[in-house]
Formats: sequence, structure tokens, C-alpha cells
Amino acid sequence: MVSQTRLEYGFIGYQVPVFPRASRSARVRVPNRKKSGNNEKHAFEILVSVAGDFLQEGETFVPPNCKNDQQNACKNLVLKEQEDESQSSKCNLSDKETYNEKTLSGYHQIRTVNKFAHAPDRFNLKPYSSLKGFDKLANVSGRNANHSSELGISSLISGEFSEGQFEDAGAELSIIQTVKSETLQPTGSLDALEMDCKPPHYFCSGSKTSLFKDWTTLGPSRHSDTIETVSRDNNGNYVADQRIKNLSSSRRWRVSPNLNGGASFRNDGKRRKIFHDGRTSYSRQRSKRISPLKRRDFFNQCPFSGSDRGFQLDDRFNSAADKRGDAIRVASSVTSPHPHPGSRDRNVKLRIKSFKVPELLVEIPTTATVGSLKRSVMEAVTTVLGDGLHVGILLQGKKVRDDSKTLLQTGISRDGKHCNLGFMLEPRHAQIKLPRCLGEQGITSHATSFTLDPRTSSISLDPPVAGCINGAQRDHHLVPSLPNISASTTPLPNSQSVVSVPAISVEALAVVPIHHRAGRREFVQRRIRRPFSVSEVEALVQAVEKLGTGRWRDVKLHAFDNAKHRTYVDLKDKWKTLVHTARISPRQRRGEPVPQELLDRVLAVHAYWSQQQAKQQQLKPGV
DNA sequence: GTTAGGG
DNA sequence: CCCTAAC
Repeated sequence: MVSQTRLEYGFIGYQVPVFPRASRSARVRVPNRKKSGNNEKHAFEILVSVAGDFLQEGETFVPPNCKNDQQNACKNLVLKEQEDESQSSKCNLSDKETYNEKTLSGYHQIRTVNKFAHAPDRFNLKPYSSLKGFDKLANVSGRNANHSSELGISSLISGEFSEGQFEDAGAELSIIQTVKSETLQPTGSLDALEMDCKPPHYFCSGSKTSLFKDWTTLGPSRHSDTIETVSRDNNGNYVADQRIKNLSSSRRWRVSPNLNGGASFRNDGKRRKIFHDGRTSYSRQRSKRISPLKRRDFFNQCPFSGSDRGFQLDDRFNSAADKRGDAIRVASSVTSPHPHPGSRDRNVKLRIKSFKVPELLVEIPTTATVGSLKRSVMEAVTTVLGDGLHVGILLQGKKVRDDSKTLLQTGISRDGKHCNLGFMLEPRHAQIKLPRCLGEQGITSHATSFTLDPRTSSISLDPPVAGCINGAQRDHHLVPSLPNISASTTPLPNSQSVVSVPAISVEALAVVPIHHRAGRREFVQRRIRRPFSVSEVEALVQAVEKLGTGRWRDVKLHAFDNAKHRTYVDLKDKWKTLVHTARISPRQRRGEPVPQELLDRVLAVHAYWSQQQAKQQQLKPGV
């Protein structure tokens, strides 16, 4: 048998925190007083939207210990996963310290004031927090965690080597994102979502590669039910609609129509050039969909409280899920709500600990850069979560299809009675024609896989078998057929569609979800937000003092030549904002305070050079 | 490729 | 930070 070094990361079953700011869980307050309506659908679509937004906010994957070449880095990852696996039996999820010591030895941990500790820093999702709605986000990586709250995503990563020695060496991977805590300002709407904070979930290592064959939601936990109805007093513990700002509006995901069209990604922080079709309407479409919510405030208001329960994959659940063949799994149970007198019992609270998103397969050449791996994974994740999901509900194992039924009618709100309630993330676009793998993968394969073939430098995609997914009938989004990527150049074992990508453009490696917009679009990650430091501002001001405005390339060369991530456009923009900042009252300023002295210089310099420009303009006509 | 300005 | 017209 020929030994190959095909690295395949299967991101199988992400554990997605429902809400970034959630500390213990995300709670949805679903009024059931309406006799008819789409309460469930509405509430849980909101949940999904929010969950999706979380990942869409431009995080980037940061695989640690990948400073060597890609192959070694990946190998190390796999090896470490195995080490973890060997210790996983000792894992005591109920005890954070024990867990960390025994399971995460060798990995540093992120500790925050709320005592949140997350899984090893194998893969981190770093928010780039450049979006308006995420001004307060801060990157956290490794020990640099110094913020008051974090949220985590756990997911699986599998490393496979064809030699077999690493077969099934699945393990967890952690994705983190950090947000700043702010004070919760409760409002009084009962129709609002209620969101708590949830801790990151842990996957005990040792999870097998194919634990999640299906779209899965609501990760099962051995320590707490994924979902439970909670009926208790809401003393201002929920967030009103108007406090949830729409984050989507500030998000921009460029979309490109195909893979071969020439995406060119760069690692230096410069913008990636994307294809011909520059439409960016996706986020706005989404923002319409979720328009009632103002997510930013919502996120920010959610104080982080650090319950630290662990999370572990539940094999029983997953195997059961596999047997069922449904598109999406929910492992959750509903605890009986505690009846409350008065009007409270008209509401049922559902605590959704987390959602899982479908499998992602990222296969990437060993010669690819870490950056391209990050982007590939990121784009796969964001795309999957972007718009391709909606929520399904399982009650007692049966799918609740009638959106018009009230919870009461459905039986979700029965006081004192236990019921099993599950939520599923389902592909929104279910009517995808599959080129060829339908028969082979059957209905159990609903995952969207993104594969980059190292040998061919091709991108292959595991087409989701979305057509078989239950409950997707109600979604009548027009779903174009699969993108023209079925011309496989290298048939892969598992019938993946392959699209060829020029071998050179490793940086251009991108993943496109099949099921989402039929792969016609590609999400392009926004550059990470990197606020200017005071010293940078100082340098900028100094350079502009010397060179004047309007010579941004020179400014770049003079003062920021070694700052790869600062383009002259950035400097120009920064100057623009600096001028603005200098003009507004200090109270209105945000971010790291710029010394007034600098701002004064900004105004002076700006005035001076404006005057100079005016003079030039006056001289010109005479020339 | 740069600049300027709106988003 | 993104986008793009204009140069």
C-alpha cells in the first residue's frame, strides 16, 4: 500500500455556541399565548441566525504550533490528539481543574476573569472584530486572554493518514472567541429572546472521526441537558428585541461565482481579490431576515458568568442519530418547566446549550500555507452557518412540521411533564441535485464537506445530500443546481466532487459549500480588524505632518513600511477617522483613547494641509 | 497602482 | 475596513 500524506481535517460537528455571550446557555423565550403563529419557527430561526452570525463575524482559524511546515504541523496536531485521547478516560468534565490538568496537559489554557477555560488552542476562532456591531470584540489567542468573557466553540478535528497509524485519530478542537462584557440592560419585552451565557463546551478527546455524520444540533452533554425548558422568574433577564442590533448589516461577505475564477488570497493582510462578481448582497439579505434583532446590543449586554461545565460527545446519541438518517440531530431533552403562578406559566423557556453545524471536510495540500488552511476552514464554517440552515424541531423524536401550532398544542409547554425536545439545524437549501454521490452516501451524509486535495491542488466538495433531508420542504428558496464542479480530476474515495485549482494558487484555495447558494457564492473573509495603536497614530501623525495629506503611499513607505498589514488606504482611512475623532467630543470617542495632544496635532496638520491644497487648487487654473 | 470619498 | 470611481 502506498503511503500517502494526505491530510484531511474533518471538522465534524461543530459545537456552536448559540450566542457568543452566552454563559450557561441560550434561552429562547417563546410566547405560547398566541393561538396560531410561527412562534417556534420564529424564535428558533432567530436562534439559528444568531448562531450563524457568531461564526460569521469573520473569525479566523489559528492552528497553533503550526509554525513548521504544514505537514509537520498537521502531524503534530494529530499526534497531540492521540495523546489527548489516551487520557480522555480520566477526563472529569465536572471539574474544570481536573479536566484541564489531565486532559489538556501540554496545552496552555486561556483563563479569563470569569474563569473560563477552553480547550487546547489547536484551532481558535479569532474574531476580527472589525465590524461595527463587534466593536467590543477582542482577539484572544493563547495566553493573551485578558478579557472578561469568552465563548467557545468546540468541534472535532480528525487527522487521517493513509498509513493508518493515525486513522480515526479524532479529537476535539476548540474555537474561541472573546467578547467584552458589558452590563446587561434588561428590557421588558416578553417576546424577546432570552439569552444567557454559556460556557464553552469541551469535547473530551477520543472522539472518533465520524462521530457526526449528520447535521447535528444541540450538543449532548453528560452534565446537563442540552435543552431544557426553564420556567422561572425573568427578572429582567431577557433582552428585548430592540436591544438586539442587527449585526448583519455591518458584515460584508463578498461572494464569488466560482472557484476557478481567480480568487487570489494573500497572507499579508491585504485584501483578497475576488472574481468578477462582487455582489455583496448576502449579508444584507440576511440582515433583512433578522431585522427585528439588534444583535450587537444583545451580545454586549450578556454578561458573562462562568459556569464551567464540560461537554462531551455522546456516542449513544450520535450512533442513534446515524441510524435514523435524519439530516440533523438534536440531542436534547426538555426538563419539565417549573410551574409558576400567574402569567408566567404561559411561557416556556427553552435552553439550548448549543447547536452543532454539519460536518466540514477540509482537505488541503501539505504545501498550503497555514493561512490558507485557516481561510479554508473559516470560509467553510462561515458559509455553512451563513444562510444554509434553518431550525427544525423534534418532539419525542418526531418532527414538528406544523409551524402554525402553538407550543401548547404541540405539547412543548406541558407543565410538569417531561418531554424530549430537540432542535435541528437543517440545510436551508434542500433541493440540491447531486451529481453522483447520492447513491453512495445515502441519506446519512448531509454534511457539507470541503476538501482540498493535496495531490491535485484541487478543491473537492462533499455534496450534501440535502435533497433527502426531512423537513426542508417548506423552504422554497430557489436553489440552483450544484456549481459546475463535478468534473472531478481526481476521484476521491468518498465520491467527492472536485474542482481543479491551479496548483500555484495555494493561497487561493477556497472552499465553497455546495449546498449553500449552490456554491455560486463564496464568502470572502474581511480583513481582521486591527485598531491603530497610539504609537501607530503617533507615527501616522508625524508622517502626515511631514508629507502632508494626499500622499498616502509615501506615508506608508515612510512610516509604515514594515507594517505589512497597513496599506496606504488604511492610513488614509485612519487619518480620516483621526480627523473625525479629533473633532468630536471625547465622550463620543471609542476605542483606545488617543492622547489629546495627538489629536490636536491632527487638527493642526489637517488644517495646514487643507490650506495648502486649497492654494494649489487656486494656482492650478493659472498654470 | 494611487487617490479620494462614500459606505 | 470595504468598495470603487477617477486618475
